[in-house]
Amino acid sequence: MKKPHSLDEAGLQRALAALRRVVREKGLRASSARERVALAALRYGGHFTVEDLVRRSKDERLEETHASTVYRTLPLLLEAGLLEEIRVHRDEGTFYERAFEREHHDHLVCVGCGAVVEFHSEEIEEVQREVAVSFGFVLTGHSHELRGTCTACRERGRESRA
Amino acid sequence: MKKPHSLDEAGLQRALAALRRVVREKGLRASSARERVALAALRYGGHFTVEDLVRRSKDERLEETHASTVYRTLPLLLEAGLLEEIRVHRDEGTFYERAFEREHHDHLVCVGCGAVVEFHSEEIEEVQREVAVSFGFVLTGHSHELRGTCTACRERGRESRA
DNA sequence: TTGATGATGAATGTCATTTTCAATAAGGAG
DNA sequence: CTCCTTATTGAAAATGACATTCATCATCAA
Ligand SMILES: [Mn+2]
Ligand SMILES: [Mn+2]
Ligand SMILES: [Zn+2]
Ligand SMILES: [Zn+2]
Repeated sequence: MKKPHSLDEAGLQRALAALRRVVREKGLRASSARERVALAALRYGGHFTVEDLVRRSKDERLEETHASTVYRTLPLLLEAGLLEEIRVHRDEGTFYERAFEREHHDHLVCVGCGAVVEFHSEEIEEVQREVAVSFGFVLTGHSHELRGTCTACRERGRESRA
Repeated sequence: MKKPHSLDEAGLQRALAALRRVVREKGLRASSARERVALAALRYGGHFTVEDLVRRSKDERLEETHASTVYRTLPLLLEAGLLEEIRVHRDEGTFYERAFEREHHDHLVCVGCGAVVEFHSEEIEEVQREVAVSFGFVLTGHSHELRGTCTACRERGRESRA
């Protein structure tokens, strides 16, 4: 199906370079904790929460990384284009996923079982740009989430999560 | 431009009827607090927060309505189709707006000044349905938010909110 | 009219995220 | 390399939106 083919070592290095660039141009300093979080995030396959990331940033090398540090690092990872924030469902909090060297996509979520499907429509992307232009805007991003019921849930009569 | 032409008295009554229907089929009872909140929400022009709604539900008639009651009422108003939930910006919490007897639309937000433009694209709506079908889903809803910089902010060099 | 049960106000709890602050580390100047 | 300024971090406390609890009040069917 869809394999988010993880980044190879060279890719990880390019990602770290992008992060360092952002860090530098903000007058910040290099730090191992930050790169530990970045690596854990980049190696994470699929969607993850802050809590997931805190956990993985720990057991990577016995080095602990506190939640507050992860929270402080996330905005930088977003700005450096390593990650993207997604809201998979009206409840369940904020999720993240790798965006670095990965094609853009949006999400279709089943309100019955929570299954998440990734999709991409160049047609939609194009219309989005047209809409923005028609209002004098220059697009910098968007979030688009479709909700519905999957085949299995419809057969099971599951219209929303228990 | 775009006037969300408020509901007339008859419209308000139809909305209350829709709410009462939902309330009844859930085995709940009629209550004045609930309708006070519903009316305040329906009469609210534009986008509003829970806090805004609590405030308006109060000074409507000297009758106070506590925040917890408003929070308890909101899900019913959503289910009855009187309101719709929107996430206007990556930060700023949850907003609501009237959906009853109002055409569907999505939002384009300026990341510089926070201006919000409403748009509607039948083409996008159609592609959304096609995407859902292609994955065996039946759509029940979606949220779509475009982010960008408006003309004024670009001229001013404002790329993101202070 | 009344009993069963839903609704409300007020207080309290919850949970994600932010802020604070003292201790530590980075890195440029000398 | 050493010093000094300033960013960074862990740890704890603070926030803030929203949920839950519980005693009291209101609704409505019998
Ligand atoms: Mn994804
Ligand atoms: Mn709107
Ligand atoms: Zn499903
Ligand atoms: Zn603007």
